Amino acid sequence: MTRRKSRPTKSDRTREAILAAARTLFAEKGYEGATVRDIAGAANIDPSMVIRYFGGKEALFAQAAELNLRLPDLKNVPEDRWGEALVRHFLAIWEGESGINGLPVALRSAASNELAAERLRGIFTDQVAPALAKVAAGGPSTTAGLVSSQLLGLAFCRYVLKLPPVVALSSEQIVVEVGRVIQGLLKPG
Amino acid sequence: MTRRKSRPTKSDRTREAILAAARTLFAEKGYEGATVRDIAGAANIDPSMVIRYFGGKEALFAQAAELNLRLPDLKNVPEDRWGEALVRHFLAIWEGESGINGLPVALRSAASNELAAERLRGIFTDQVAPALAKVAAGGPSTTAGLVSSQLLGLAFCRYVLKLPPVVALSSEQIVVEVGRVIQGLLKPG
DNA sequence: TGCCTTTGTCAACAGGCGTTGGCAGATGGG
DNA sequence: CCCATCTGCCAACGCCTGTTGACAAAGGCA
Repeated sequence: MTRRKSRPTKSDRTREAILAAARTLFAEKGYEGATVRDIAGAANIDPSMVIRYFGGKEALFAQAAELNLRLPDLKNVPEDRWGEALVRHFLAIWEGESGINGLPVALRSAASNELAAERLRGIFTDQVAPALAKVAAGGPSTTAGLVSSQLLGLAFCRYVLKLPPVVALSSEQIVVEVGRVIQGLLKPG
Repeated sequence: MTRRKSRPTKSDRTREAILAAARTLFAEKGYEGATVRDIAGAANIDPSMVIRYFGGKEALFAQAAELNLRLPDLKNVPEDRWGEALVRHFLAIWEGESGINGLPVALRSAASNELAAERLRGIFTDQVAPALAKVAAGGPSTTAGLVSSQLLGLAFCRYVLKLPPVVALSSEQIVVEVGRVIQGLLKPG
């Protein structure tokens, strides 16, 4: 049926172009706001190809919203820098310096699209909670929930809502201020 | 033109029914997800009436998303309870115990709808920032931004995303945990 | 050369959207 | 009672959506 070569075929390249355009537009305008025609246009392709390559808009979104946070193992980080390390990691993701681009996609649509919400909850359950369970005092999932609430709130205000004073903050300020808060949640007292 | 009576006319009652249905559905499914036909159905009315009463979907949404947070004057609150007071106030809003129902409407759509986002930014500028400016140390709007990020993150995870461990928290736990964080932002050290 | 798979375009579909205008009862003041 | 206004339903509009199937050039293998 399909050719099984190792070299990238033409098909692979347009497939990647569609996926890149989808990620950009989904992150910008959300699931319902980004139409198949928009995405196809941004990828210089016919809308029907989007369906042929991915099976449908939902499947395309699911693939565009896939992500591995690659959270650092906090056991390799000094105890008093856990908050700082987490904030730095998430900032790098949001500033696009990590190659992890599914998080903006998922967060933008999570409020109005159940598929995106489920994806975000899955990321919490499968990635955030386990990573924090190893180091958190108290109810581990409770702590993980509060930490996520803090980090998502920051991302929402800075990158989605674009609240001016939060946008104006420097990365270093955020690392210090929010890092301190998260440090307090992980190691109270 | 219009009758100027003090007693509620029939028109007033259906107008209120439409508005109530709109608030519920907008808060549940977001701006694009809640259709005029849905809202009309929930209000037992014809879709065309929604347009006649409010001029259009956008205007209806603008009205449904109106809100006055009625933030407490922190000068009447002991300094060491500012965080607690703020968290209690916001929790009451989100639990529907305050009669302020525009915040869920605005937050649900803010990520995918510019009108809702602008509304939320306006609430920050006109209501949150001024209320905190009177008491915050350091850059007042910076502090207000970080506090909002915390409160919106909590609301997002608990009421919009419905992250299980955050939903499971009791009101009292939230008041204690998040109250402490916000207290720390308002009065560092 | 001839052929079959791939890569892509085009036109069209069915369905849902917000919105409009016309018409039918109800209502209430003169 | 009569007429004007109000309240509401109905059918339809133009538009945009995701998706489909038919058909045309391109490209490698025999």
